[in-house]
Amino acid sequence: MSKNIPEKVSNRLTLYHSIMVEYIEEGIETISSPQIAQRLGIDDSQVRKDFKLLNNAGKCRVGYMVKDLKDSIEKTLGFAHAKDAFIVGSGHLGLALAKYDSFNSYGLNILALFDNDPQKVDMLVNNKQIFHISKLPNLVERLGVEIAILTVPRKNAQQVADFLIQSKIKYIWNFTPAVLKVPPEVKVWNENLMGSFLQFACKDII
Amino acid sequence: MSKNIPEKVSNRLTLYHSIMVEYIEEGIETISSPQIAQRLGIDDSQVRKDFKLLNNAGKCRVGYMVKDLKDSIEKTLGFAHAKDAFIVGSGHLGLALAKYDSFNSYGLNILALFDNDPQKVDMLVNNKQIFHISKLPNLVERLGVEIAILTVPRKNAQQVADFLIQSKIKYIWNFTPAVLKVPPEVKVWNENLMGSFLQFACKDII
DNA sequence: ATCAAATCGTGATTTTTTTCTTTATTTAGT
DNA sequence: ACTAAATAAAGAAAAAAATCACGATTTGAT
Repeated sequence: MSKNIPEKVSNRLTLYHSIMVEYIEEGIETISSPQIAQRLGIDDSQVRKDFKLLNNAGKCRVGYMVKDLKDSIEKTLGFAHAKDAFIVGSGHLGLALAKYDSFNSYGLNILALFDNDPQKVDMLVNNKQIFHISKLPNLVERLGVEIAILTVPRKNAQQVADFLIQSKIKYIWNFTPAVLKVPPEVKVWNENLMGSFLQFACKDII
Repeated sequence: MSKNIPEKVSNRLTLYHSIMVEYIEEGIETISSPQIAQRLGIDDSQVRKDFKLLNNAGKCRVGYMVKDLKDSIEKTLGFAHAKDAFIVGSGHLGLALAKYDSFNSYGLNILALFDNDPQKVDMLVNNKQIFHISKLPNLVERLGVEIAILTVPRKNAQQVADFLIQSKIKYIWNFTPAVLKVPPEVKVWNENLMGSFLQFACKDII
């Protein structure tokens, strides 16, 4: 599977998926590319090109089967093989992500949270326990977790990242504004909130 | 200003900016394109191309002045003209964003939060007050706010968005997984967490 | 049965983005 | 001074992404 879907495409696929979920809730069975395109403000041939990647044929004058599209998107994006992850940093952002149930349906399984604040330790968030950060290396090993979602304050980001790397974490989804220094075998994904906002802001708001 | 910086570029510019902030904290005055490129795992000529957009000349064998780069990035991305915004939805994500001080230094000024839970109303978060959602139309008008950051639960997203649009909000930064239906004059920016994660996940984790 | 409109599918074109290559410049070492 | 290495600058080439354009098909209306 996962034959190198470009970033932009997988981004759009999740948006399409959201629309499919909504159509299913409303009991609508078919959807056309212009409908989707208009909703997202993109070109309709773009939508059809994306759908071709899914091997999902549409029908002229009718459109695509909503249910089939939803299934193909899930299959293509690998929602099936769930990946386990830890949230590191149990501030508001960490808690928000722990409660974000969409993760689960998109194949990301949050097993636990971590923090260095003794007051937070042992709390339950959305049925997930908060552990003291010192327990992390052991749990990484026992549970075979490779992904950490980093939501600590900026000033602790590098230090905590170093600790994660020592603990054999292989993928860091970085929600902090720090640009982490990591060895080449560790992959970082910067969730760059301001970058995407600024694009939005610069384009229209002068 | 803001002569149509492409999304990818403004994304990279904020990452560069983060690195500049770090270098300044460490008292380092110059930085070279290969240094930055290695840190971000991209091509060094890419970095130079981006810097050319900033009209910021480097010096061979030395690199660029960190301070100058930081200033040009801020100027180009318009950190100077701060934009006011409301956070709509005071759950964990809303609170996390309200506490995210980086917004301020990036030119986004959160004026207040809103919620429909009477228990939350009048609380202060990072010196910003939480108002009942019913107060929003009036405050939009009085303060001339055009941007709303939407952090309500998915099932309320469209309904709240409709209310925002009625209230003359012009830009919605959508953190919910719903794909909003809006009239053409209202701009939506979907902060699609799963889309970016899946890209990260699909690429390397099989 | 015929026609018009909607829609898919797809190849061509254009635009955008990234990478490659070469040349010129600067610094440090000999 | 000369040489070597690092680096910027800039143009060329390649790759990727988006848009356009048009033929084919299906449906519903007349």
